[in-house]
Amino acid sequence: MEMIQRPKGTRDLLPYESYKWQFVERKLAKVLEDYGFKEIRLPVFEYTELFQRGVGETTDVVQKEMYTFDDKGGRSITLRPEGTAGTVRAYLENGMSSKPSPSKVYYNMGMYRYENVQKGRLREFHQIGVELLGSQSYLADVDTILVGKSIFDTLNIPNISLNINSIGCQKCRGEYQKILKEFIGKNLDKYCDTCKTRFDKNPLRILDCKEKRCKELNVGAPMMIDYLCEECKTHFENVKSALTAVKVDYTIDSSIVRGLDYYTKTVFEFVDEKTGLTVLGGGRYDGLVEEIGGPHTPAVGFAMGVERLMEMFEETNNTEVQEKVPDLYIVSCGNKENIKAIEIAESLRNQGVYVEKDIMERSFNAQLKYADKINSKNLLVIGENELSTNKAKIKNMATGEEQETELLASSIVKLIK
RNA sequence: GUGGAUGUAGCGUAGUUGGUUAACGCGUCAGUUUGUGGCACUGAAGACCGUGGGUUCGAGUCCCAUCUUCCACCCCA
Repeated sequence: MEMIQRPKGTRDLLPYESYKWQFVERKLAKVLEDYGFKEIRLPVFEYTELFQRGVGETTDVVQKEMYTFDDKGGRSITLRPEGTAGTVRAYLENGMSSKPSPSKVYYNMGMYRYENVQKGRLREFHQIGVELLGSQSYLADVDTILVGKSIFDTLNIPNISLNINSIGCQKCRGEYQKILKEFIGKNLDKYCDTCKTRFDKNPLRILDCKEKRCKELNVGAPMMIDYLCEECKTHFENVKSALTAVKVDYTIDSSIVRGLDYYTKTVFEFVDEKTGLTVLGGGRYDGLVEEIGGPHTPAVGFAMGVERLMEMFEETNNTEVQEKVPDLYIVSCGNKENIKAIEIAESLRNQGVYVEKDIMERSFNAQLKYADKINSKNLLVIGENELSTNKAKIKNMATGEEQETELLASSIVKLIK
């Protein structure tokens, strides 16, 4: 029989690594909850239209990266490629706007994108994200950025830089695009082919082109930042001065455009300086809720790639994280002894002790070796003698010390806790 | 989607210009060891050499296709 492999771009998270994820997830949940975000869990699939309208018809994500199929009822279904559209849909559908504003939620979910696979780039990947709905204030932007910063601080992940930009609102961006197109249009024939196609689709991206030619042509191009309307300009100034005031380093990177159409005003990225990969990206999206059919609701959020985060986390060699090892291994051979072992193990487990025992019917020696291999902290042998005297010894496997005990769960607990 | 590289037991590797039963280390299992682990020694299991074709008397070695993984472009988290 031929082996069936996992689909391209997926990965298995094995028992020998999942504990690290759990550690990070717990730490982050604590941070997010301290900032007042509560977890939301959403369906893996949504109607395709949600993403077409939410993420944007012209984006790469929607145009070529979605897992879309018709279900048996003929409805077009898409596996979520990101979390914001679904969050907004749930916010509207469940009347969350009638709760006190702002609404603050976070999620930790798998995302699906039909992309070419590379390191740090999977077809099923995980994002932890936050969404803050209902505030139009720059304070919400600042808070959101601070959440992102806290995440890296909490996990002691170094060499992360924060880049921010403002891409304006629907109004000023439209006017800026006209001006930009005028500038580029003069030399359009000299640009590379991809830039030529970007011209109509998303002219902002031309500024981000890596081709030498295009870079040279872009010198002196009008920048969005210089064409912000009064409101956007003030908003961005407020964000910047607040960040400076609370001593958060940032650089303004006018090339941050973001791949999803819904962003407005502030956009930001936390970049791993080593790999140059964006590990956390987000921004304000004041038009999205309306786009999905709700009332005008300003909002900010970000999403973070968990796989990318874990990669960096593991490089920090965090000694705090350790796989769980048994508190006690019970050795037993023979029927009566095995039954006694079950009784004691059950009783200890009910008291919160991690107990392992033989379920392979191995020899006495094989059990000892196994107890050692799984790094059990303590060892208890139940044999004929112990059964008849109802007394046993607990051995600390690290030190070799032995302590007498009654063969009772209540006395054993005291010795190994 | 485009271009380039990769693929041998669970993991890491060896495999000479194509030549019999594909080798080693780690790991796994068992034994030496019916009463106390780590060390050592002995043994065993585990590979249709990514998959499918082709060339050849003969292919892990050569050719083609395909898939996977990785790198670059693109884009992103």
